Amino acid sequence: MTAPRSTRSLRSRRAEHTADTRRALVRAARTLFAERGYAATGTEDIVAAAQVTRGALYHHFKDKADLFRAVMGECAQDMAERLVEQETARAESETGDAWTLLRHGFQSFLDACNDPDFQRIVLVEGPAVLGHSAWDALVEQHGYVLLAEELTRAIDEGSISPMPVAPLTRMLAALISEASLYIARAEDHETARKEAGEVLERLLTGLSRQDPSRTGA
Amino acid sequence: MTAPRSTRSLRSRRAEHTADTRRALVRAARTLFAERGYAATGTEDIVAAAQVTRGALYHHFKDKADLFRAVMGECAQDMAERLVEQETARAESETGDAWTLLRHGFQSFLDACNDPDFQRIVLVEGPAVLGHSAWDALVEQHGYVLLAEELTRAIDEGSISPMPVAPLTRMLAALISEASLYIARAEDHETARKEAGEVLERLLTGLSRQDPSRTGA
DNA sequence: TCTTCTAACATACAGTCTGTATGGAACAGG
DNA sequence: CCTGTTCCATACAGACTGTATGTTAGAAGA
Repeated sequence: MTAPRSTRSLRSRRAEHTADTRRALVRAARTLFAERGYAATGTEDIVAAAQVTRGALYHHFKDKADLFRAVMGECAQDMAERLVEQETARAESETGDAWTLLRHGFQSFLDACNDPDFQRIVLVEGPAVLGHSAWDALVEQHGYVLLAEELTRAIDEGSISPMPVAPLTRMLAALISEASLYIARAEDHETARKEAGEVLERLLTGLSRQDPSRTGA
Repeated sequence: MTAPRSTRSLRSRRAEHTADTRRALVRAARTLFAERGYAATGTEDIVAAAQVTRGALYHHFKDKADLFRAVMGECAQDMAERLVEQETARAESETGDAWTLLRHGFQSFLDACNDPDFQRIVLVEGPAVLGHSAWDALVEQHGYVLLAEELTRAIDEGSISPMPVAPLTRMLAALISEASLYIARAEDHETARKEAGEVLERLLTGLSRQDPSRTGA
């Protein structure tokens, strides 16, 4: 993996170049997959955008689906980093009980999902292209772990009632994903965001242990 | 549409035959799409299973995606009919307050979604193959209307708190869809069903107006 | 430095698939 | 009986994917 031992700079030059072409392929594919979809994007389009030839593509990736897997992994990674970043920022700045923090966390999770690349590649094309097992493995790795441990902690802290974390994780992720798609596809994003947030808020109160009834407007 | 006017029986014979081939195509495509997926199913495979040639396929359908649309429409139709059937049966047999009926309705909705054809074709492949606008149109037509009016009625009756029905419909549908996928993909379907049902139950209590706290176990 | 070997591509090719165009057969209508 | 249309089969053209082959540049050893 990180095994370049001898002739540091020279090898680095070469390795850097190959890494560049690989990145160029992933970047080009990501753009095209996001705007045209997987099936409608030819490998020729991708390599043209990356300014290489198809030979480079099939040297770095097993096949087209393998390239897609790399692209989706990158999208999921970006999303995960964004979420972690948001969460740490919120944990520092905001004050309040655990339950409120959790609710706010879900709301900003919803905002983070409002990303065209993520929606199209991860949520829409991903399951169909990779199949559920490969898709689930990727999402498990990048996204579910964060959400799952967050939920486990919330249960341990008593913010939400004890319940099976595995289905809860999937179902909440699906809930927020669908909400983000609803917002993105709506004509009026503003009101759609507000309405979806309201529904999300209501549904989340069902998880609450102490059931804080109506908290705010 | 229903315009056969003259020479009833003869025309009927011919029309019946053409309708047969069309049905054969849809049935074959449905089976193959469900088990292999859209991209992995060639038109040759479909017409072979239907015992016709590709000419018949492209006579009845504009292209492969058009055939898929018909298949998905049939799946959605079946699901809708099953739901209506279940609901009427439940409305007659079961007794209880509106809130309990609604909750039981969602649970049997969850069971109804446990169908391989429906899951693969409508939930997984549909969005990627048809695109969100065409997919949404189909689901709107067959499924959302039922759920939406059910929810509207529940709000009017006071079973659940007032909230925007459009996002609520989508989000609940996504919730239950994901739950059904989770159950289907689990090794132990029994416990997965129980756990998902429990989580669903909890989330739904957030919608309740009078907030019946802990109702059951 | 010279040789050699291999990674990193480019190019050419074969197979497959989709959609269309053409042809024909059966049936309805005048 | 004749004509037109529906319904479908066959043949063909284009596109696309994956692979096999060729080529070059850099790394490694002597």
